[in-house]
Amino acid sequence: MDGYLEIAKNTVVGMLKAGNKAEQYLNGTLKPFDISLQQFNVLRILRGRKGKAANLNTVQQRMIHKMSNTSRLIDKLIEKKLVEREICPDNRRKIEIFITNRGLNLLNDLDNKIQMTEAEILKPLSIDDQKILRNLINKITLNN
Amino acid sequence: MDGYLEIAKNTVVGMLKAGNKAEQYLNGTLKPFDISLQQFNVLRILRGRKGKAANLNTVQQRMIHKMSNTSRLIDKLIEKKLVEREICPDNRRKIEIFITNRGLNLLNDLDNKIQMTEAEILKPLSIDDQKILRNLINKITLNN
DNA sequence: TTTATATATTTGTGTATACAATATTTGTAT
DNA sequence: ATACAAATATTGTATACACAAATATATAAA
Repeated sequence: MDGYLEIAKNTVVGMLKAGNKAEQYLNGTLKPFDISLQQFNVLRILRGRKGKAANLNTVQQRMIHKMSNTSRLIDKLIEKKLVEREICPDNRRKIEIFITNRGLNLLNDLDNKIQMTEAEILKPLSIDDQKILRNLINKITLNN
Repeated sequence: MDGYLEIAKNTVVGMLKAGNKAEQYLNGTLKPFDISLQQFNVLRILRGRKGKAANLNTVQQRMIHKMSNTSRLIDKLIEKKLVEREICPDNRRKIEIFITNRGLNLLNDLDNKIQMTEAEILKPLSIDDQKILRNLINKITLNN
């Protein structure tokens, strides 16, 4: 295998490892709070809508992991009373999902801890390197 | 949230998305061949040892996804006759794992397709950008 | 109005995964 | 030798996931 292909291979393997490391770290931080990274991300998506409802479709599109069974993930969040689900009155096929105060409080408690974890993950990089990395990665994930 | 933390957050989210995208693409390429990305990586690890056996411990350390049940993953590969397992004679706690000719042939068939998939994933980046990305990512995953 | 098609969500099912518990073998100290 | 601890791999179990099929509602066509 020549140089060009070798670079591509190493880059992709590195992407997988880096993503996995980030996932491990974040899940470790979230575990004591009994939610998964995916659940956490859904909560953050909902918080980002500032009270406005999100239907399942929208949530699914913004999720990091494109998963098929978002319904059941929402079920888990409802069990924990972190979100609420209502049938959309305009279009009864759709559902609307809201984050509860309890959900907002949980995110509030987690914010600092997650920031520290993110800093820990990126510790080997200077702030300038982080910017470069972010920009390169953004190019790759543009249409996702 | 101020600039510094925002950069870190976006970078980490980007890492997750990029890793996930790579995983999706690679799994898509592997699916017609009925093996998962993890199984494929184990096969590549074994090929890299050029006939020498690897014990399960070694494989586990080199795996991209640090998973606990490598035993069962190996079981799957054995079912498909892509690897073989023997008890290590020196230390009967250990097992030794070999890739079979069938496994080598499968990798051979896959090499081009995987290279094309890697190129597809990295398409938005110039070769120089790929090098930069690889170097930055390597810093992050150094001790993994 | 009935039929067909499209959209949105949920559910069934097999597989994968994490984590802990359990062997089994080896090494070490008494 | 015996007992205890460490290393290595396997298994039990609950949860998470992917993919496809099913359900329910809405829209369009005949």
